[in-house]
Amino acid sequence: MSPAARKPKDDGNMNAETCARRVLETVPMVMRAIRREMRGASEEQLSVPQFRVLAFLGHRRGASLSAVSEHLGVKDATASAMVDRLVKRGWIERETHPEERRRVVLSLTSTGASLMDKARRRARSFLAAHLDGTSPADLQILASAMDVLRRILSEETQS
Amino acid sequence: MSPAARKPKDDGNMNAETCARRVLETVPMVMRAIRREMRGASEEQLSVPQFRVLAFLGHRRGASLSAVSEHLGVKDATASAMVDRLVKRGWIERETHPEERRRVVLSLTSTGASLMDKARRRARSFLAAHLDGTSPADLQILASAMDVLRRILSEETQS
DNA sequence: CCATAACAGTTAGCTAAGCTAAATGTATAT
DNA sequence: ATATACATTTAGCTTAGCTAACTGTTATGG
Repeated sequence: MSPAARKPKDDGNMNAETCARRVLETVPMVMRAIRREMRGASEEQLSVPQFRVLAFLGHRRGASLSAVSEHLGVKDATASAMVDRLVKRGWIERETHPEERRRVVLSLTSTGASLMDKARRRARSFLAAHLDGTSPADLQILASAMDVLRRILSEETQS
Repeated sequence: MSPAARKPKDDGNMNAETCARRVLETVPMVMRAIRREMRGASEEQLSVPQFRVLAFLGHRRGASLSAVSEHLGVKDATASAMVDRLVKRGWIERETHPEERRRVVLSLTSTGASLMDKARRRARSFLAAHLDGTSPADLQILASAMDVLRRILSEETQS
């Protein structure tokens, strides 16, 4: 049912250029699909970056603003604005660090945490639903590809 | 050098949920990296959606606005605004269709075409550069994964 | 033949995400 | 004590996305 994944036309002579082109075609498509899903999700709608902020704070409680900006790969000012919107919505709590008063300590409110939980479930099950018809071999390929991409990009960060 | 790609910890028991989570983590990262590259590219900077519009018109000359919005997966109003900005920059020409006066006929200007060409080269070689150190096997995995993703999402469109 | 419906785009008004540059306030170091 | 570095915020801008409402054009049905 999914031989396309294992026999993509030019099997054997895959090169970086061709591969790059495909990534460039595909990633924006996937991104928009995820975004649509997030938005249309439930009453409380969440953008992809917002989702990422909440997810980050979910397992790094008390993180600083710069930690958020670094994790998201955006400028501090951008992260500050995003956090601000999330605070206004009551999903994030922003306090000043007790010892370092220039720092900020961010954490999820309970509302934020439960929203996050719902959103995570939705997002995953959205993709998972589509991936359900996918063969284990293709799932493995997908997961591996994600690893490759992350590795490549983290190398970039260092250089 | 790249065994991580073929042995992602939970080799063997990969499932749709886990895979979905990884996609959800990775795709936004890649998207931001591409965006950064596009922006910082040259004098004339291009956003990812702008790139996609120009690329689309590059091989579908005379396309209508709704063709663009459909291809991008956005609302007509959004596409209209995007095209407008590109027209103002002199990269797209917008004329009314000779027979169907409600339609619009879009095409690249020569400036737009050459810009597109430059941008495409940059974008590809940016990714290609990172992919250069990647083993052929991993390239194949990546390409296959992109195929899987596109297939999954096009199924969604039909439903 | 005219009224109405369907279609293609545009406009207006909003939110969010991203940037840069500059400002603020706090800590550190000379 | 002053200068410098650091963490965050503010201000001002562009782009992208949405919805809802509008304009103008073509097609249709009575």
